Amino acid sequence: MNHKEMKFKRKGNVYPFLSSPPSSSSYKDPDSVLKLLPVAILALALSLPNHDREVLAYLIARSLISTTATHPYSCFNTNQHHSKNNCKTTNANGKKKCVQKVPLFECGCFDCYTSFWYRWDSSPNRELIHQVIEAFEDHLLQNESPSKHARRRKRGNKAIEASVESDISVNKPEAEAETSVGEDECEVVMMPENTEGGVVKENGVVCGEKMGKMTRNLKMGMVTGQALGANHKGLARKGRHLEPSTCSSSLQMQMANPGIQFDESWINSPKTGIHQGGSSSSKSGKVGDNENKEITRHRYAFQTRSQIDILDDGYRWRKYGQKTVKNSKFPRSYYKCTHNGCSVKKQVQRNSKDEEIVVTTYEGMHTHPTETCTDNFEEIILRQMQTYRLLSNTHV
DNA sequence: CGGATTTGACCCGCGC
DNA sequence: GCGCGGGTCAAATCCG
Ligand SMILES: [Zn+2]
Repeated sequence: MNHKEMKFKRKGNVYPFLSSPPSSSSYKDPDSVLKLLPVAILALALSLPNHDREVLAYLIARSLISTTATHPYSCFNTNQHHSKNNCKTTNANGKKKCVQKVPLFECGCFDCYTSFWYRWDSSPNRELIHQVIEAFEDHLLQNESPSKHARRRKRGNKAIEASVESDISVNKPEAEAETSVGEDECEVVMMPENTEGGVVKENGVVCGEKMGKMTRNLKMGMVTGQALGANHKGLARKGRHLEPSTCSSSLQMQMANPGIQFDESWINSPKTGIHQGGSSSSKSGKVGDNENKEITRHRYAFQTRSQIDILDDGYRWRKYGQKTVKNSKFPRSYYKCTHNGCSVKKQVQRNSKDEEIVVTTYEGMHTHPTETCTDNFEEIILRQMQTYRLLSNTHV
C-alpha cells in the first residue's frame, strides 16, 4: 500500500495516448501486449482476471502507441478505427449515440479509450493495474531512451507545480518546449484518485494535483477519479482552441459531464465541483450532508481550442449563470442539461493565458441519449481538440 | 408567447 | 465572525 500511495500521490500519471494505431501488430490483442512486459511485471499482470488484463493491455498498448507515434493528429484515433464504424452504434434515430458498445481492443478512439478507462476505473483491481502500468513505464524509462517519458514526467511535475501557483493557463514556455512531444501527440493523463483536482494545464499536462488529498477528502468511498487527457500538440504554441464540447462519445457522455474546472478555485474546493448551492430557496439545503446518498457524480474536464465557446455536443444546455473568476479575464459560464430529469452540468471557461483554449468541465451523467444529431461532432472535436483531459469522477 | 439568456442577489464553505 | 470566491437562483430581458 505504501507503494501505492506513493504512486498515486505522485500526481497523476500521464499515460500517453495516441491515436494512431501502432504500426506494430503487437498491439492487436491483449496477450501480445502483455508479452512486452518484463517478467516481473507480467507476473503481476497475470494475477489479474482476464477482463482486467485486457484493460491493462489496452492501456499499455495505447501508451506505447502514443509514445511512438508521431502523427499529428490523432488524438483519438479518429476515424480510422472506429469512429464511424464498428465502434459506434447507432440508435434508433439513426444518430450516433452513446450506446455502450463494445470497445475494440485495437482501437484508440475516444470512445474505446474511455470505455477501457472506465473499466479500469471501476475495477476492483484498479490500483493494481495502475501499478503495473507505472512499473512498466519505469521500466521503459530505464531501458529505453528516456527522453519522452522523462520529459513527460517532468512536464507533469512542472505543470502541476505551476498550476498550483498560478493558474491554469499556460504558463510556462519552457514547459511548452519540452512538451512538445510532438506536436501531434496526445497524451492522456489519468489521475488515479483524485478528484478534485486536477488542473488542467496547458498542454494538458496537468492534471491533478492534489489528488491524493482529494481522495481523502472524499468521504465517500469510492471515489474515482481520473483524468484523461490528450493533447495534441503543443498547444502551447498557442493556437487555436477547441471547443468544449462535451461528450462525444458514448461513454464519456455517459460518464458524465463535465464541469469545468480550472483555476485554482476549483482546485481549492474539491468538494464540489459544481455544487448545488443555490440560493435560496429551498433547494437543497444541504446537499452535502447526506453523505450517504451522494450521488456519484462523474466529473471530467478537458481543454479544447476554439474560438467558439460552445460546441455542439449533442445535448441541449441551458445557461444558468456566469461568474467572473478570480485571476481570469474570462468569465465562467454554467450550464445545465435541459433534458427533463437530467441534472448534468457543465462549466465552460476560456483560459486567460491562452485565449484560444476553452476548458469545459462536465459533471454528472446524462440519463438520456443526446438530443441533437451531432454527426459532425466527432470530427469537429477531433479536429479542434488539442487537449483533452478527463479530470475526474467524483462523487459528490 | 415560450424558451433561453442575462445578471444581480443569495447561499455556502473556507481561510483568516 | 467576517470577507472572499465560487456556484446557483430567479426575475428581467431577449429572441425567434
Ligand atoms: Zn442530460
